[in-house]
Amino acid sequence: MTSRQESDPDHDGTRQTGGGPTRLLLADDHSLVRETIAAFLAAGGDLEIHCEGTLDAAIAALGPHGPFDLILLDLNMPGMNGLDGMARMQKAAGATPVGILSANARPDTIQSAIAAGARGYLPKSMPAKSLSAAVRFMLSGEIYFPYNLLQDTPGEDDAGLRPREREVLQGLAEGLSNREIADRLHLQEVTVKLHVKTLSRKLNARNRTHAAMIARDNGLI
Amino acid sequence: MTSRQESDPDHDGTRQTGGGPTRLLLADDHSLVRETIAAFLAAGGDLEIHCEGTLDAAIAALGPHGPFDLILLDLNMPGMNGLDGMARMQKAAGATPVGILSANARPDTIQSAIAAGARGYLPKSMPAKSLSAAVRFMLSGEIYFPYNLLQDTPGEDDAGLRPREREVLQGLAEGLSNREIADRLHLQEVTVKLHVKTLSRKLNARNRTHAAMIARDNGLI
DNA sequence: CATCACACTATCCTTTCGGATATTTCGACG
DNA sequence: CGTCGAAATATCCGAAAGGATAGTGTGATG
Repeated sequence: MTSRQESDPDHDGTRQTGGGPTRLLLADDHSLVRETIAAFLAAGGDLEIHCEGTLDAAIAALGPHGPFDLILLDLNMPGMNGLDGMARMQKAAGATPVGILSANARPDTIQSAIAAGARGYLPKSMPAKSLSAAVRFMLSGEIYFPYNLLQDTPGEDDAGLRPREREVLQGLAEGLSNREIADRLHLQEVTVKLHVKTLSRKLNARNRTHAAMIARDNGLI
Repeated sequence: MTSRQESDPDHDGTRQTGGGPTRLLLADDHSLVRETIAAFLAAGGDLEIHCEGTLDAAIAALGPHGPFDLILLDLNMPGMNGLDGMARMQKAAGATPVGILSANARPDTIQSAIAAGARGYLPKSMPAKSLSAAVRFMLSGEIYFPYNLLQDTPGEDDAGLRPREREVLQGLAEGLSNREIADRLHLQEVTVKLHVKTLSRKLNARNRTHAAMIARDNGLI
């Protein structure tokens, strides 16, 4: 399930923070989720976890509560605009590795996150036991991501959309007009309209707004 | 918070299942979430928790793994169509109380759930400690819901939307046309257009699709 | 080489959206 | 009682969206 690339020849082990316990910063907007996850991770006894509910709060916590050995960010959280938020955190956190926690498990999302320098990608669909393992894996300097989800996932949630339709759908979900999507993809507006129509059919959507919502609900974007 | 009467003064008025431990059925589509929550609740030692990842699986688990003293359902889960899913579970579970677990904490959603016979409503924004208390509260026969969230919630995630605008937004998010929204709310189409315009302004949305996505991202629907 | 699937383009036409502006009703407030 | 704001309604207009139908280019497949 796991896979790695390598990283940090630095030192095999975990921390950059002196000799204290290994420290985690966990940010998720649902306190029930972040606190139970924190409790679960802390149950091992070797981790100390600081929680925040927004990206800004997490960044602000770097100073007073830092330094940390690993930072985990929820991808759908106030302040995060997708991976932009991670970039902000990385800039603020310096060398401290940043991992992504997300309900979304689409292959290209995972790949984008890793490509953008994430230390790992933890889908919320993973078993809790794997979480412990993954966190320790990341702390050891490795990059963690769910290999099985990365491969293809051609079946279920694909909805039979072709690549171009996905790109158009992405624009739809951002609230762009056909004209704007066309410009972005270097297409004619009519072509975009065609894609919107076919893609809406495939998703059983009654119009572009519905299509965007369905895509959102199914993690297609 | 209201109360409800139930027989068996057995212990603290908790269980209907013979003499064993108190048993919970927890259904949430994110295994990381459900397992950590289960671990958190089970840490007290007095609860036995069975987890499932979909509504259908949860209903199917009633026979083989039941009976249960309390059932908790995630509101955003495959199989649940809002409160319809809860109704299905209630029919299948008979007298066993059913509570709702949800990322959404809108007052009217909470009220609808309670009105539909939920034993409680647990927003994922609640502290983990409150969760334990709330679960035990519900097990004792009381109906739990977050009183502070029920009152008004005039502040943060409100975005200054008026009730009517919220209703229109709801329709937007379902992909309805202005015409259809108007029919549903017994308004003229022009009025709906007005609301769409003002609501889009308040959300900084560039059009209806964008507004729907923003609303979705901010849990306004 | 014929065929097919896919992506793209083109026209034409109708419906819906989006925006501006003005008027009316109604309840709340001082 | 007058004032105010929310809510609803009424026209008007241009800009998008939605739908249908037809045609082009290209790469894969048999």
